[in-house]
Amino acid sequence: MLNNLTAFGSNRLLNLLTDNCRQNLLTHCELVSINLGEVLSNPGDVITYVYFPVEGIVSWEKQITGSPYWVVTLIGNEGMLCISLLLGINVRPCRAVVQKSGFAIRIPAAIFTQQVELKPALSLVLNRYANVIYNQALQIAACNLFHLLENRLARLLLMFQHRSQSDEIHITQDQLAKMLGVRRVGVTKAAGSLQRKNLISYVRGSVIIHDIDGLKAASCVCYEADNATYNKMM
Amino acid sequence: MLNNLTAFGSNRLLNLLTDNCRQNLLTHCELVSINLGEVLSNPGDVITYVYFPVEGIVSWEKQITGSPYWVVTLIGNEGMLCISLLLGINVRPCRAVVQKSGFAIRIPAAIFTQQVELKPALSLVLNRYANVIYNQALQIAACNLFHLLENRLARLLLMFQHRSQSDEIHITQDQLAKMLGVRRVGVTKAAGSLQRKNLISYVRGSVIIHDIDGLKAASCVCYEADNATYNKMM
DNA sequence: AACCGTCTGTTCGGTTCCGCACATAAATTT
DNA sequence: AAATTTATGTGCGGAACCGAACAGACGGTT
Repeated sequence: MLNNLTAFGSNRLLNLLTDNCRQNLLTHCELVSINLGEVLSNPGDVITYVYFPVEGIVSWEKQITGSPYWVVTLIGNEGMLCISLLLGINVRPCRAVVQKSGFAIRIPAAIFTQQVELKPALSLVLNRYANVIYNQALQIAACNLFHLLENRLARLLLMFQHRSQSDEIHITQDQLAKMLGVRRVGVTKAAGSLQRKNLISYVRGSVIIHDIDGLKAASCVCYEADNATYNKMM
Repeated sequence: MLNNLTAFGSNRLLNLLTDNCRQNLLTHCELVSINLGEVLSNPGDVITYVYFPVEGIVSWEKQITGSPYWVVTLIGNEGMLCISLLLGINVRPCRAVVQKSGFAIRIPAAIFTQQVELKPALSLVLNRYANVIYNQALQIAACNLFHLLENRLARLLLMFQHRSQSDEIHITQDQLAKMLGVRRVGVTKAAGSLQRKNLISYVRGSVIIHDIDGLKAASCVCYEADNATYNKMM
């Protein structure tokens, strides 16, 4: 049971609900802390909880046989995890890993499913978000096909910035490389190039964004495209 | 109104419905021919009809600004078009182009939406298919990131073969290149390599598959992965 | 202060794929 | 039969990225 949720910020999807609908849902929720490196789900797991991040960032990671995990999208307080429950699918296709510590509202899967069936207003909002998620998958697919690493790195950094509202990102180049599905050396080069353009700087284990607009210009169209889809749909 | 539909084969999604449910749906449907090159939808269009291919193949194509269209997936009688209506989204995100002539069952969008709300059995089946479509998007995204062109070409050819049940594919290398998002020359080389391995042969405007198992071995894991997801979900 | 593990920088050769250009070959039109 | 269009084959230089290896730099530990 959640009362003074505003003390922790809030989730933008839940904010789109009417006060009534949200309050009703929150009576079944609990606020949990999510900690860097924590794995919230593994592919194949049965979904027990649905998570709405309030603070912090979770990566949504796909693996295909023979290749390592890579990041499909980052999920912060603009989104949720386990959207497939809307379709009645209770098995997770991806791994979800906490990339920035924070808090999330979570609700047992069974109650979530029940609430979605009972409240058309809820499913209306979440259906739209499901569509956003599908379009993000199409976008990253095209991005992987057409765009250069430096642009994709810029995009990923902007996604972090946007979801954390912080210009400092605590992450190593090796982690960024794994997220992008490339070698660490590739990230070193791309990051060096962005630094030489005075868009970012970095020290051991963290990246600082200096020029957001410049970084947007250096990133591929995908960052803005994802945002545009989200704003249009939600 | 469709009676003797079996004369034209059938759609595997609709076949999963109970006889009652299917018959009820079919009273609102009509059978239309779909012809090579015909564009069934453009991105941004409002959905007027939902299509269930019975014979023939439709490509589902995404474009991002600054890059050409490329093929996310092929849809034959195992699938349907405009699945986003399930989520209440009546705008198409992609272009749909007929790649092999045939027939499709179509139903007006409004009636489809109505039927989905009325019949839980219908939405159950289609929700699962929606999940298949999402997983296909994740798979092609990873495929674009990790797999070599020759393997991806083999995969695409197998997708054609599987959906048409024919070992001869009427298509040019230029069209294949556009589908894969690469140069025509790249396809020429990859196809030449597959031919030298006696897996396929080709003449002006068509490819003939000689060794399906060999082609599966030469393709990336994505072909089998997509099939496995479909079979598991449906 | 010395050590060790982690993070970043750099180099090397090799492969894939790119853009561009041009040659050949098959089908279609005139 | 000749001309035109369309489809396929080949060559060239270059960019992006790969795998592997190693060097240096920074932090925390003992």
